[in-house]
Order: sequence, then structure tokens, then C-alpha cells
Amino acid sequence: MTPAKTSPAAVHPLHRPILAWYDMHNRDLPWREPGCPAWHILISEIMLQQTPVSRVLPIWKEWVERWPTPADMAKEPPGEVIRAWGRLGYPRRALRLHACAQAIVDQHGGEVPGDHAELLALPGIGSYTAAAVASFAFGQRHAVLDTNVRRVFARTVTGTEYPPPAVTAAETRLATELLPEEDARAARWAVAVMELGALICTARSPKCVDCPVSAQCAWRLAGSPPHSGPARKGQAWAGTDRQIRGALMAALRGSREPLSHPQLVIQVPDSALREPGQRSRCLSGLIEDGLVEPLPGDHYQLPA
DNA sequence: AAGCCGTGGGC
DNA sequence: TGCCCAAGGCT
Repeated sequence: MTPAKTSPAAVHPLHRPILAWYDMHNRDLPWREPGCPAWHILISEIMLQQTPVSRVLPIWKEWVERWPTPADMAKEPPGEVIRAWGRLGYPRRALRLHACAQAIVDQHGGEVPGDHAELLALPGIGSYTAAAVASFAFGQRHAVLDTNVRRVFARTVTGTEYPPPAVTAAETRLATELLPEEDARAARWAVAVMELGALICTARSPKCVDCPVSAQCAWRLAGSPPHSGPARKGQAWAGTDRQIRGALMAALRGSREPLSHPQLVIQVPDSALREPGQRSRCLSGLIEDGLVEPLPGDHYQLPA
């Protein structure tokens, strides 16, 4: 009989050095301050999806002052939130966060739920963000599997330079098995591994000389073999719908008044298009997504 | 379940 | 200079 207390994770050799490193070297980010409200942490997690800390910081500070509670944001028209999102990218995140605020008000009495399943059911909150909020805001024990954590485990445990293209069951199992037993320690572990991936075990040019676990890193011990599998497929950009949509949204964000169709499409010169119907398709898509509101007379604005 | 969805900075 | 990448989610 092996009691849970003596499971391998409880004494895993990665724990102590990574936790000690985090205590010494973690960044002083405002959403990590003790007592930071769950709602503010939730906002940070949404903003940080695919967006670097340096670009999130100033917007996050504005937002927590402007909308300190979910109710404050919920009573705002979605267009205001989309405009305040600015150039953070992927504006659907802003729209979903607004919907998330309304769901928190309508279904949870205005308080961010601490339950993982309830978090997961909210708009814009997926597997990662639900675990992150439950862990960072509520001190619970969850496998927090983001791109940083996946890379750290790929290298230190699996011995590969990069994790698989998509999260695998094996990765989820590994992250779960490596969780320290105690809730508070597991939560600290989660943020510590993320921080190690963000600062030391980076995608390119990892700083192994500064790494607290370089001596036990499977990838390093194997001679740091370069990634062997198929190259990661980079996302195209020039001439894509995303570029067109971005230009249209930028125009709408920049105007307090509705824009006429000519005023809107002049933002996208023909030279930027790869097909004739692309502009109208993108505009229709934005309307379908709820990011743009069409008005009578062929005018458009951010959703009121 | 592979592809789509913005933006800007670092090397 | 381009290319790669950044605390993903949704369909």
C-alpha cells in the first residue's frame, strides 16, 4: 500500500530547485500581488493569451481601475470593451470577456466562481485559463498546462526540445503526476514552472546556464538534440483575412461615430487584398462574430 | 481536429 | 530582413 503522501510527485527532484528559483527570481507582476481579486487575475489571463506581458501591463492597469468588478464591465456596451482592448490583438477575447462578466453577474452573483468546472463553462475560458484562475486566484491544485509549462516538461522530463503541436493526453497526465500534493504548494509550483519557461527555458536560446534544473534536464543530458519532427507551420499574414479584419477593427476603434461603408473600406486598399470579395467577406465575418454592428444606411460601428 | 483568429517585438 | 513566437479558445 502506497499512501498518497508518498506518491512520487511529493518528492519529485524538480520541485525544490524550481520552487526555490521562483522565490528568488520571479517577476513582480501586479496580478501576482497577495489579495489581487480573482476578477483582476481573470482579466490578466485572458489578456495574456497569445500576448506578451509587456504589452498587457498598461492595458490591464487601465482595466482594473475602470472595471474593478465584473458588474462594472457587465453594464458596459461591448463596443466600449472592444475599444479599450486597443491593439492587444484577437479582439474576440475582449468580446468574450465582456460576455464572461455578464455571465458572472447573471449566474454567480457577481463573484468569480472558484470551481474549475464553473470557470470552464464561462465564455473565453478554456482548459488552461480555468486551471490558471482556480490555481492562482483560489490556491487550488490543478495541472496548469500552458505553452511555457509544456516546453519545460518536454525538455526536463521528456528530453525533447519542443512539446508536440497539440496538447496530448500524455502531457496532461505528466503535468498531473508532477503536481505537489498540498494545494498551496501545487499552486506555487504551477506559477513557478510557467515563470521558468518564460524567463529561462525559452523557446529560442534557452538560458541553461541560469537554469536551476539544468543538471537533471533530460534534453540537456541528451546533448540538446535539435527538434527532429516536422517544422511548426507558421501562420501566414500578408493578405489574410486576419489582416483585413484587423484593419477594419482599427478603423472602427478609432471613431466614436459610425462609419459609412466607403469610410470603412478605404482602410483596406485593393493592394492589400488577395481576392476581390475579401473585404465584404471579412466585414460580414466581423458582424457574424458580434464585433461589428451594422446600422441602417450602410453604416457600421462597434457593438452598442 | 486542423485551421482560424491580431499584433508587435526580438533575433 | 524576414521569421518566429507570445499565460489559448473555439469550431
